[in-house]
Amino acid sequence: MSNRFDEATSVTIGEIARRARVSRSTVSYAISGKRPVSEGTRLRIQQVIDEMGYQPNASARALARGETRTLGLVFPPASTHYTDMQLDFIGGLVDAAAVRDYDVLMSPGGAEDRAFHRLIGERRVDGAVLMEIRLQDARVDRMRATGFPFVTIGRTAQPDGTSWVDLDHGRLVQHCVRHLAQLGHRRLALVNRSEELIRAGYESARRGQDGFEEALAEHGLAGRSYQCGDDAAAGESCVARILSDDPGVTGIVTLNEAALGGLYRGLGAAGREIPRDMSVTGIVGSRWAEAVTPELTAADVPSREMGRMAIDLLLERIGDPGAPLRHQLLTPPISLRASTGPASSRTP
Amino acid sequence: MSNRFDEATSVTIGEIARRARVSRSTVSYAISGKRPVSEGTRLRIQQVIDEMGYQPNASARALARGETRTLGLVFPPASTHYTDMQLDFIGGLVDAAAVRDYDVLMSPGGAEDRAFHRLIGERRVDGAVLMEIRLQDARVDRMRATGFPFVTIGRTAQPDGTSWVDLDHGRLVQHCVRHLAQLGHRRLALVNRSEELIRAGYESARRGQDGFEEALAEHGLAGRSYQCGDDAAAGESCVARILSDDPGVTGIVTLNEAALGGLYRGLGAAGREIPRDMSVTGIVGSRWAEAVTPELTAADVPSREMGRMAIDLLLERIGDPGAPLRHQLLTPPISLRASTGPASSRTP
DNA sequence: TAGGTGGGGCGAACCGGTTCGACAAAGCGT
DNA sequence: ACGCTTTGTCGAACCGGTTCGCCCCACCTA
Repeated sequence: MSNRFDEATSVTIGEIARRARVSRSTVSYAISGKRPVSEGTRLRIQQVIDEMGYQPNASARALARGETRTLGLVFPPASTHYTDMQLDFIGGLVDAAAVRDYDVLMSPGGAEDRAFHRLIGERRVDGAVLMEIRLQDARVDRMRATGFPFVTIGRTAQPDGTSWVDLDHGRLVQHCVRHLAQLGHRRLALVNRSEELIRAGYESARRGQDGFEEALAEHGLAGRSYQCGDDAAAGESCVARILSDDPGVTGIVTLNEAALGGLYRGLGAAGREIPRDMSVTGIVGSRWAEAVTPELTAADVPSREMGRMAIDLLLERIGDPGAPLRHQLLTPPISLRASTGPASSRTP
Repeated sequence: MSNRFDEATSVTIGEIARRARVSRSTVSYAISGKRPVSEGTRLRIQQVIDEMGYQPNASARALARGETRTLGLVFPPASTHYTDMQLDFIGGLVDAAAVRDYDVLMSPGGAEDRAFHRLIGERRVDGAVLMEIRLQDARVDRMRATGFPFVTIGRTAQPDGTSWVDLDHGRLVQHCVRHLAQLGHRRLALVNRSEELIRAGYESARRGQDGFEEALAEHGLAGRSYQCGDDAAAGESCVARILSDDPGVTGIVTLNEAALGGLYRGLGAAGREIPRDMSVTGIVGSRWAEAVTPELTAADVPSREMGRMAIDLLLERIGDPGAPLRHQLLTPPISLRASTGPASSRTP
C-alpha cells in the first residue's frame, strides 16, 4: 500500500526515518555527520536511503539552511546576438560551478526586469555574476545597494567597489597597435562594436577605443575609429568606409568578432590582399581567429578561464562577505598568425 | 531598533503582517487574490509591501507550492566546444522562459553526474530540456523512468515516447544533395562531425549521414562520408583527405559548423575555387554561413525559434502531464547563396 | 557506589511561505 | 424578528528539511 510506482520522486526524510525506525533528526545527522550517530543505525539508515533512492528536497533544504547552492548569471536581453567568447565564458563558468556543486541560473535582463527581481529579491541564488558590464551600470548599483554577493565580468567606471575579472582591452589594443607600428604601419583603423553598444557605455568597447587613441598618440600614428554592427554585412561595409575615408590605411585592429568574416570579404572585394596590402589584428576568440584565411594575429580571449575565475571570486565573496575585494585584470599575449606583415611590402 | 539597513533583504511575510496589523494568511491572500480581501486592508498591506520592498522568498514558496518555477537545461559536459547554433538555441530558450516568468538552470553532465542528480532528484526544477541527444540516451531513459516532465532537442531511436523538437537532418541533407545533383554534380562528399560524437550515437550526425546515403542512392551519385573534428584545422585536413581519396569530387555537404572556415581554407590551398571548381553547402547557423566568402548556400538553423518551441512544449507537459506528447520536426528551407554552382563550369 | 562524562537519540521549534476550516459580522429575504 | 448566505479575517496545519536543548544510559573514576 505504500509501494507507489513514483515513490522515488516523493520520498521524504520522514519516510526514511519511519522505515529505519529512528527520528527525522537522526536521519539528518546521519547524512550530514554534524553529530555522531552510531555505526549500526547509520548503516541501517543508509540502507533505507539506498533502497528508496532518497534525495533531500532542494527547496526545503534551501529554506532551512538559508542558502540555495545556486549562482545567478545575469546578462542583458539577447537583442544583440551573443558572441562566441560569451558562449565559452558561460561554458567555463557553468562547468566550474558544477565542480563545486553549484548550479547556475540564467537571468536575462536589466536592473528593472522581472528576472532580475526574481533572482535577487526572491533569493533564488546565493550570489551572481554580471556580464556585459557598462561603465555606468544600473545593475551594479542595485546589487551594491542590496549587499548581495556578486562579481562582474568587466569593470565599471568606479571599479574599486566590486570584485571583478576583466580583459584589459585598453592595453590589448595598445599591444596590437604597437605590433602594427613595429611592422612599419602608419595609418590605422579600429573596428569597434556597434554604435548602440558604445553609446550605452559598453565597457570593453569604450576602453578599447581609449587604448587605441592613446597608442596612436604614443607612436605618432594616424588613425580613426569605426563603429560596426555585429554581423558580416556590417563588417563588409565598414571596410568600404575605412578605405573611402583614407585609402592609405594599411593596418586594422578589430574588437568585433562577429564582423570579422565580413571584414575579410570587404578587403578581398577591394582588392586588398592580407597581409600584403593590409595587416589585420585585434581581440577575437581563437575559434574565429583560426577560421579566417589567413588566420588572424590576435589576442586570444581566455573565455573559459575567465568563467572559472568569476566563480572562484564569487564563492569567495559568498563564503566571507567581509573579505577584501579582488580584481583580475587579464592581458593575454597576442598570438602571431598570418594576418599581419610589414607595411613596406608594397608602397603606393 | 527594527530599521536595519539590510532589512529589504530579510523582510518576511510575518513582518508585513505585523506592520499591517493583519495575519500572515491575509497578506498571502492579498497578494495572490485567491480569496477576497477588503479594499481597505488590501491597500494597507500593499503600502507596507511597497515601503519595505517585500518579495516572497522563492525557496519557501517553492516548498509550500510544490513548484519551483525553474526549468532545467541539461547538456553534456563541454569537452567539446559549444557551437554557435547551441548558443542561439540557449539564448532563445532562456528568453522564452523569462517571458513566462520561469528561470533556467544550466546543468552540465550525463545521467550519472551529480549535477543531473541535483536537478531531478532534489527537485530543483519543474521540468527539463535535454540537449545534444544521442540515439540511445541514458538521460532520456532515466527521465522517462522517473516520470519527470521533459522534452528533448533531437530524438532518440525510439522517439514516440517523448515530446521533442528536432531538425530533420536526414531530409535537410537530402535537400542539399538534390540541390547539388540538379546542378550536375556527380561525385560528392559529406563532412560530418567528429568521430567521437558519431560513435557516441549523436543523433543529428547519424541521421544526417543516413540521409546522405539515401540521397546518393536516389540520385545515382557517388559519394563518401568523412568524420571531422570541430575546428578549422580539422576542416582543412578533411579537405585534403577528400581530394586525395577522389580528386573528382565537385560537391561538399557539411554538417560541421566549426570546421567550415578550415574547409574553405583547405579548398583554397588545393587550388579549388568556390563555386567554380567546388560547390559547398550544408547545415550551418546563418552567422557562419554569412561569414565565409563566398557566402554559404545552407539550411539556416532556426536556433532561437527552437529554443522557444522547447519551452512551449515543456510548459505544456508540466501543466498537464497527461496531455498527448507533441513533436516538432523542422525542415527549414535552404538559403541559396554564392557557394554552389553548376558542375559543368569546368570539366576535368 | 555515587558522581561525572559523553555518546546516541528524540522531540520540538524553526525557516517562510500557502491553504484549509472556522467564525464573526454584515447583508438579504421573508 | 429570524435564519441564511456572503464576505473578510484569523489560527493552525503543512511543505521537508535543519538544528537546538534535553534526556537516557553506559562507562569511567574516586
